[in-house]
Amino acid sequence: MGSRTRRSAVGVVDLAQELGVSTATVSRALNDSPAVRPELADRIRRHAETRGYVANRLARGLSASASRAFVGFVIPYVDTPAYSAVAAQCARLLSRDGTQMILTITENDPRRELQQLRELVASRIAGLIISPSTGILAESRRILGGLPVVELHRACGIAAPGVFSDDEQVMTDAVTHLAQLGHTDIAYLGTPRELSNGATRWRGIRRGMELAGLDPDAMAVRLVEPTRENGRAGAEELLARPGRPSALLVSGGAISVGAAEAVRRSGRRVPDELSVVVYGDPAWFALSEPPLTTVRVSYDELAVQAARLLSRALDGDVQLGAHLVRPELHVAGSTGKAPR
Amino acid sequence: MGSRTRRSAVGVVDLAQELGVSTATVSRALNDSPAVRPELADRIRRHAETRGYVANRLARGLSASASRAFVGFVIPYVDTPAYSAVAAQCARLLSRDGTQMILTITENDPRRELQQLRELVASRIAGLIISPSTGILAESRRILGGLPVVELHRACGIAAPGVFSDDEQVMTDAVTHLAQLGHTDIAYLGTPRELSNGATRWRGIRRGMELAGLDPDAMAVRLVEPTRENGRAGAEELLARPGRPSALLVSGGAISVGAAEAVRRSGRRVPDELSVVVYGDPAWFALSEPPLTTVRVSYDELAVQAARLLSRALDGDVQLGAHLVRPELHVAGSTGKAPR
DNA sequence: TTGAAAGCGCTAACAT
DNA sequence: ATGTTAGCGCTTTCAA
Repeated sequence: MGSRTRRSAVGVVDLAQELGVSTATVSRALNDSPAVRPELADRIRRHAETRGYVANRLARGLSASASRAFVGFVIPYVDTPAYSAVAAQCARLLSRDGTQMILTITENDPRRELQQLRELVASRIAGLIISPSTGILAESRRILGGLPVVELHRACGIAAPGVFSDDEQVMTDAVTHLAQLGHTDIAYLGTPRELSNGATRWRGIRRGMELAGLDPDAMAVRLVEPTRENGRAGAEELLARPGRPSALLVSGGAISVGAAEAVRRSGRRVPDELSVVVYGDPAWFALSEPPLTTVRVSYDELAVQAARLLSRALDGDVQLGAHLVRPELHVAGSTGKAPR
Repeated sequence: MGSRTRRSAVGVVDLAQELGVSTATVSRALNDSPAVRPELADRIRRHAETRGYVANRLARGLSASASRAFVGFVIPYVDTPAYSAVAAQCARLLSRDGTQMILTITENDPRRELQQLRELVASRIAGLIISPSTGILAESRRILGGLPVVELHRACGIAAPGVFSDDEQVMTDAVTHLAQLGHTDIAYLGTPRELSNGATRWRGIRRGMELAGLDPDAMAVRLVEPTRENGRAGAEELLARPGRPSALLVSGGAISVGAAEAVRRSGRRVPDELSVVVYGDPAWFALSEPPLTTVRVSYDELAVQAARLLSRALDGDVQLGAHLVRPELHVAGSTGKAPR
């Protein structure tokens, strides 16, 4: 038999009775309403503290016109720190405002995503942070239009603030770096252009190629949904191409892990036979030998900014734009002179 | 650009009116109560579907004696997949039952943990999955005693089911492996014995040493809170010891990443000068060279079992014990013959 | 400045 | 089998 009796919890009624005031006054005091005499308010708050009072969030959320009890965090994948670690970090940050974070996973499935969004609305979330699925539905967009939203990593064309990695410039830098080492056959493995970040990265790549006097349209390119398995398969295919690229440039965290595995399996010597640039979480690549040339982005910073933007959006601030977190090209031993 | 009014959401009252039945009947039909004529129930459910009805979870939770609307997930750290990836995976699994997961981070701080637990109770969670903080407070234990709980990774002595990595045997295996390679000066870097997993691992290590005819008490040992930074510092210290151990055995995911970094910095050649066994997520170590001998545990499996146990605990099943997920010693190139 | 009372949307007794 | 109604614990008019 399950344990019952959550009845022991003290509520506003108890506090009101014990202090000989009304529940309304208690509620006001607890919510820092200026309408209550400071001295009284203090006494109420102290008493609440003593009795270990914690407001029932459901009741509060149900009753209040606007409650900050819950926010949602909607991400496509579970196995990528770019999502899960940022989510956890946001949960930590948001809890400081007494806000609880509901985490949901779409598996990048638009229908599941819609379902999750509906259920989040049903939980009266104050707002949410989302990495939209690749083929987000119109109805989902409509729902997102109705509440404070912050986009993360991916944009889906709604008028909402967002936090993104500023990948265009760094991708250009990466190509430039490779070109300066004499590489002309550069292969690119990245995310689809339908994803906003895929489009951004691709722009950066193209510009880099053009700046280096290389033809972007002649590149060996493979764009895949960002999973480790796709990274592995994609890299294998690129490396097996007739042209035998001398450099492999990868964008996307999970993709990079898969790609690095494929590179190792291929037996190509890095950087003598193949130069490699990966993307993502430094922790993943901390142990590789040679150390990998990496596009690094701070997940911490992404989380901090996402939490901050959401917080401001909840405050009703509608003047918020996109916040770009600047990634950095960390040059290490996996990129070297092009073999001749 | 729909500026949505939250008011427009359809509720049981609307449905009831539209169908000319009472709200009670609607509620019953929607909750699959057998007390409603099947034909009517069907009609109600179809109509609800048509109108895009989604029950307000707050109202439901507030009203119902027991609601499965929310569960909690309480973890100490954000930057360890052993926690954050498992959390995300659980969110995915639990959503199949229509349960939303509230994620909270304790930072391994017992007071914060208590605060989070209180707030989760205030959200009327149906139950929770927790990795208890190192010095969990008595009051927290009391709260945990009052609802369905599943422990993850760490146990804190409450009568609750749990999901753990079965580390004792695999640690013994790891020591045996090293001993067979001729290592006698084995250093161990792991989690504190106050943590249940720290104690388990340490038992495995000792047994391994004894089986190999080595003195466990003579080992160089360093036990630290599981963070990457601690892993780095701990490994540095162990490697600098007078004895100059010929093998380093590490337990704990984040610790292992730090330790591997320290090993590289130390310049010791692996495995010629130093054999290394790390612990954790294969993805982290996928890129290291030489490939690392690793104790691997499946986070997916941990998540699946945790979700399953919680689900059964919510069903009132109290006969649940601990579920052990078997890690596996994956021998690779970072362990070799002891230098003489 | 405080109190009384009306909900928030739903479920669960209690009636019928 | 269905309807009526009383809450769940809080916030928030509306009065005083």
